[in-house]
Amino acid sequence: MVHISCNTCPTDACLIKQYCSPQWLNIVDQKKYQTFFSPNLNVFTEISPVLGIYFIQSGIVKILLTGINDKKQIVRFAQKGHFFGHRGSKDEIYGISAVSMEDSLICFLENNILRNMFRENQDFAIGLMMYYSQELRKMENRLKNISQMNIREKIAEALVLLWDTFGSNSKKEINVFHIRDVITNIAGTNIQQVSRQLSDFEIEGLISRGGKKISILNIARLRTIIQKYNQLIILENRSI
Amino acid sequence: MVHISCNTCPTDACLIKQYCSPQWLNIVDQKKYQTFFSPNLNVFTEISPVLGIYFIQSGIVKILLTGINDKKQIVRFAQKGHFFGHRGSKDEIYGISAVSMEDSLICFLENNILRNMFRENQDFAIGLMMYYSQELRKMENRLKNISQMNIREKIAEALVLLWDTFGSNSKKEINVFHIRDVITNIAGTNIQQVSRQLSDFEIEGLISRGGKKISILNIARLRTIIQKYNQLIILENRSI
DNA sequence: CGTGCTTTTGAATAGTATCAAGGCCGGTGG
DNA sequence: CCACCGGCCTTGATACTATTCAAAAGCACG
Repeated sequence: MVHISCNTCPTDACLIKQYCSPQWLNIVDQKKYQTFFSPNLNVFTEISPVLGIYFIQSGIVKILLTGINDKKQIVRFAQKGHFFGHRGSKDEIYGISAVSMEDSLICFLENNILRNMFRENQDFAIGLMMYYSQELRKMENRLKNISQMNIREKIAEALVLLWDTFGSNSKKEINVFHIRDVITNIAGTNIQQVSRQLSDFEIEGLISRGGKKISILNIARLRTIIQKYNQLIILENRSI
Repeated sequence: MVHISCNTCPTDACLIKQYCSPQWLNIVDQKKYQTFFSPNLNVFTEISPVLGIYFIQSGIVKILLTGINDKKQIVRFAQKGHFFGHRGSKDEIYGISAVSMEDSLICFLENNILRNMFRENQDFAIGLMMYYSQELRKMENRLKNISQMNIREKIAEALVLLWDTFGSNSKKEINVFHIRDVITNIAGTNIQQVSRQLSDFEIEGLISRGGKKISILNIARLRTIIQKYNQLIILENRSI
């Protein structure tokens, strides 16, 4: 059984580490379930207790919803320090699931412990609130994008998202299993369109395809394709 | 200048009323900005302080993002007791705006007051966290729907959403200004398609069109059109 | 009863999905 | 070592769906 203690855990982005008292870190250590997932395992059906929150020590997890005819929609990737799976006080969810994309160490806490944590570590509750509020904002923007982009742009956005999630400085190749299916489920289209569009992007010199792998050659130009959809409005900082 | 005190405010759904101490209700009363909006006014550019949170005493507000060529995407409606406009600690937003749909009384609180409220009213922070987490879940589902539904289904969903937001028991007519544009911006299509689809729905006896107004004749059958996209999975309530 | 705006409808066009065939690649076993 | 097999990938042809353009009809207001 794996167990990385919160005290020695190197995942500084974790809100629990950031905002909870040392005593509470110890409590979390005792109460959390920590499970290792090799790639392509369903997180939600793997850890037994279901009423609580999941957070990631290391690795990457895709959060997806299943629609008609088993068609998947990937809504986001969660990684180091991110939270997912919290479903409020009700026992209901919309067919959501979480699947590991690489070797991942996932922590889980039950709701009743979480509730006490909130009370005694207010900054943690605030931090988590901010986290959800920011995720909500991102999701709203993504809703707009999925609704307004054409296929070319949706696939460009999928590639950028994959690059930002799985890319590394050292190599251009994106190391994701069945990457065309993943792109399909991010962009909300079918695999043939993905294939066609990748072909176009290769001709344009933005990517290259070696066997089943995809390498990003020009991330900057991919970003410009979708730039106009993601322009931030920077507000002046006025007080009162 | 309108001012409804939190103590006498009848909006019980408001998390502030629900979870904050009597002392804090008084502080909020003094510090909140409360503004009346007649229909079709932009809330975000009307209240002067911009770093904080908005919540609704009465009325309905549409939350929308503006895309290319000024194309709008309505992401949700906020009403009595709902929160919106919170943008975390950064001064950045993605072109989001809020527009009143009917006579609305909107309250606003600055971030620094909010922060202190969180610390001294933990249940409020927790409640707001739950609120955002649930909104996030809804938005993820809507992302899937927008991505996978065809036009007919998207427009049915828009009608159901409008009915649930603006409908009343007493009359079948949905009283929304420029309702075809609103449907267009919810469903993410164009007004001609909306017109065609409304025409079909009228032939099928689901709605009727009197002048520019739309009445819902058979909300149940409209719901069945989109039912398969919104099926809840009810989980067994297991402990540990 | 115009005038200007919104709505509806038709027709043409563009965009996307589906179907089907062939190609490529890695693995396996003769 | 090579032939074959199965799974994935690519591409073309076709069907379908959605968007755009344009014109006519309807409605509200003076």
